[in-house]
Amino acid sequence: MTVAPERRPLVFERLEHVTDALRRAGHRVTGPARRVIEALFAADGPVSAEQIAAGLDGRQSALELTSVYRNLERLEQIGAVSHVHAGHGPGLYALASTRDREYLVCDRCGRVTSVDPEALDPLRDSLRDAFGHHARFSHFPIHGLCAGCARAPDPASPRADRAARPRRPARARTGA
Amino acid sequence: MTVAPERRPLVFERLEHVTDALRRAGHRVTGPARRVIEALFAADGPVSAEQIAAGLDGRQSALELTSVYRNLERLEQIGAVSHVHAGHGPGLYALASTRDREYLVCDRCGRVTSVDPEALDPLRDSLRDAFGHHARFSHFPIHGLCAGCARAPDPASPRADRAARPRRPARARTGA
DNA sequence: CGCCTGATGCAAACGGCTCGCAACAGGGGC
DNA sequence: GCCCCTGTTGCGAGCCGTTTGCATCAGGCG
Repeated sequence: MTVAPERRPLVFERLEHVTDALRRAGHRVTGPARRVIEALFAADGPVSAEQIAAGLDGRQSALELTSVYRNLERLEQIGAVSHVHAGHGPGLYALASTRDREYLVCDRCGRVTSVDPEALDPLRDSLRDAFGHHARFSHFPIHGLCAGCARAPDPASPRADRAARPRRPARARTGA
Repeated sequence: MTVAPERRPLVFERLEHVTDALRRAGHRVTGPARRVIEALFAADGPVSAEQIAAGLDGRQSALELTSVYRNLERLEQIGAVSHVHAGHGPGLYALASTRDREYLVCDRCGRVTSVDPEALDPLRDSLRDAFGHHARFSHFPIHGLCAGCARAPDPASPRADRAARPRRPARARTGA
């Protein structure tokens, strides 16, 4: 199941744009900071802090987990990064795009489908009209069952919880 | 801000129905098990395992937290209980109703609004049509901003994360 | 009413994340 | 180009919510 790499208009298209923004915000561009940014550019979808710290499975050099979190937080503050909580697992981080993708998570198989936020606007509008609630599915996604799992009969364990907590966090798949 | 107690048609309307179901499923009805069930009947909304273990702020006798979790899991297995993850805090447990309430969470002020699942059916339908995804907002709610917070200007810290992690978990408020 | 087996209590571990603190190193100022 | 100030790092410890291991205890069937 290969997945088309998801390339949306990013807030910062190149590494130097991010480092410039960091400096403009009064931050320093250190080795670890740069490596976190590199990892995010190298990743083919949202990744966990641990994956970044581990150097994306050896593709990059390893870093301190603490430092990764601190850098991700800084990058998030300047709007270069955003993260999503896909179920119980760790938060997944990605370079921020001009309008962040939103996500559908299958509680059975753990699949994460990324969708164009515009596609959810009608839905958002009706929620706002009905409840005054301004919904955002980029940080906490929409859970439920994907088409395949909804079709399948009940599995042995109906506890969706477990399935949604894969050992290695699921990589987001580009969707509709 | 007092809240109308939320009483929906429960899967098991009385304590004995739950204990019967437990026995039918081959479980024993022990002291702690009974006290967890009592606490759920006594609670006026979804509560955390810790609140149950603490005896609902003294209204009940205290229990081992581990035991509370184990009982909640069993009760969930037999369909007597369900839980919701309202943001980063602990899971909140309640007696299962014939059709579980669904939730809207404000990422700024932490407010949890419970809504009638039927009110979200149109939304669910359009999601199913567009993505084949069968959405469920009873376990992982809809996040975003409540009417009040959406109206208010950006606060000092735009990090919604923090606000949504109140020290004491927010009690669900009965909504629309 | 006794025995078997499932439930409990307690302690320890776990995953995800945060914090404290001394040592280190960007990069503005000279 | 160098120095010093201050933000950042590395490492350890800690936190919160939850799970697990294990010896002991007690429901409830026979």
